Amino acid sequence: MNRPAPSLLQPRKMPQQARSAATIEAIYTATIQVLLADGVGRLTTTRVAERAGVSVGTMYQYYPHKQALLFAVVERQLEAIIASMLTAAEGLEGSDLATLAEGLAIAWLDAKTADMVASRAIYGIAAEFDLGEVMGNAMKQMIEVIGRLLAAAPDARFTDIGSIAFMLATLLGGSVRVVMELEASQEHLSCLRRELPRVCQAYLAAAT
Amino acid sequence: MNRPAPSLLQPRKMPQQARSAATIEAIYTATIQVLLADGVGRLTTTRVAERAGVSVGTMYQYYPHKQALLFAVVERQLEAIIASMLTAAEGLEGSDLATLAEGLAIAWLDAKTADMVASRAIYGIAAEFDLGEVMGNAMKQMIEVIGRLLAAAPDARFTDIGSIAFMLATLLGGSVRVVMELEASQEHLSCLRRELPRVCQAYLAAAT
DNA sequence: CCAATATATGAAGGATCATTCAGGTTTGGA
DNA sequence: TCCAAACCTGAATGATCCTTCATATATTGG
Repeated sequence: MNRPAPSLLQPRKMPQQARSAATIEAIYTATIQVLLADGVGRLTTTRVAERAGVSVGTMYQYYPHKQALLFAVVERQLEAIIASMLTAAEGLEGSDLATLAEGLAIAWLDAKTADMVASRAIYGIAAEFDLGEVMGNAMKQMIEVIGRLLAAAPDARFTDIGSIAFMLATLLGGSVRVVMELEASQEHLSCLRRELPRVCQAYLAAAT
Repeated sequence: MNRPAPSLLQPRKMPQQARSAATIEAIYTATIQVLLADGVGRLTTTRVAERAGVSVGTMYQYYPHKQALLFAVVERQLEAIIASMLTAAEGLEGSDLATLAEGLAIAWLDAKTADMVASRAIYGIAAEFDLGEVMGNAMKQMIEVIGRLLAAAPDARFTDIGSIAFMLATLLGGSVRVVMELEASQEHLSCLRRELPRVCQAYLAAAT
């Protein structure tokens, strides 16, 4: 990671033929596989290329440097998660607090576990390189969505919606992260799935 | 990080004179500083040594390799946190659920923010190298402590104490982590400090 | 079928780093 | 005072790794 000039995190060129699209896809998959098998610290451009079945040079045709590759992977995953949360939010608009709490928790768990492999991989990248901003953005979007839902709930009478939305987002994000990172055992996950909605419900019900 | 033979994570030799103790301390401090300033990815043995005001060779007198250094830092921090949680638990033994919930949340926040600098640094290490086990252990201890407290609460009537203790530990660990990692703004921290106890109280009150 | 364009290759360059070791300096006790 | 043990130094070593580029192959429109 020879400290390249910053920025320029976008793919270097857009694929125009079918095979290059396939190559990009292969690189994406390989990146995640390597990430999970070896961790960020041992993710090398060569290893990814090898696993993807292409040469290193090919990778550099699409990504100006390693960071860009990792960044792209993260971005793609975050977008997927946010998108699915937005759809879930649509279906929850106007629901009462209890429904909202459960709906949000379940939607979040579903979104995260849908591609748990990628999600776990991303947690690894976040530390390694400056993802604070990207993750912070995602968080901010989440808070906004939750805030809107809360405001639209018929039985809501909060003095400080912002704090509550922030707290909900934090709870969701944090708990899932801890469980997925430590040991994504089926047992723990199902416990989360059972208890997390109750936590949210209890919190919303108790919050003035 | 040339993949050294595993294990041997303990300091290579014990200090016998005063100056070596000072050296070790300097190395510890320097490690955390570098961790925060540059991130795990850019933490090099030379950089740490330089910042500590010693030579690289000196570092290797006490730690067989870089991993050992990082491991020691993590271990020290985790021990401090667990210790302060144990003391807090002593004072909470036999309390009712509401007191328990608040006490645990506050104790956790205090322990984490007491040396926030180190805590944040450690989150960075965790991903980079195989800390799943160490962190998992700490988590297990937390769950046990919480479980004991819950069992001793006079107004507790839970069917599954294990799940609830697990959930509480997850909530505490996750939420603090998210806030500290994303942006440890004073505003967010004080929001956490205000809301996290309420979350725990509400959850415990609602759980059967 | 033939350019022109897109895509792929992988050896080599150049940097960075973890780790060692041969030889210094300091300390504490006899 | 003197020496053995403790402690420190930092250039050198050997790996690893990111990135480039000259060259080769594939695709497509004309």
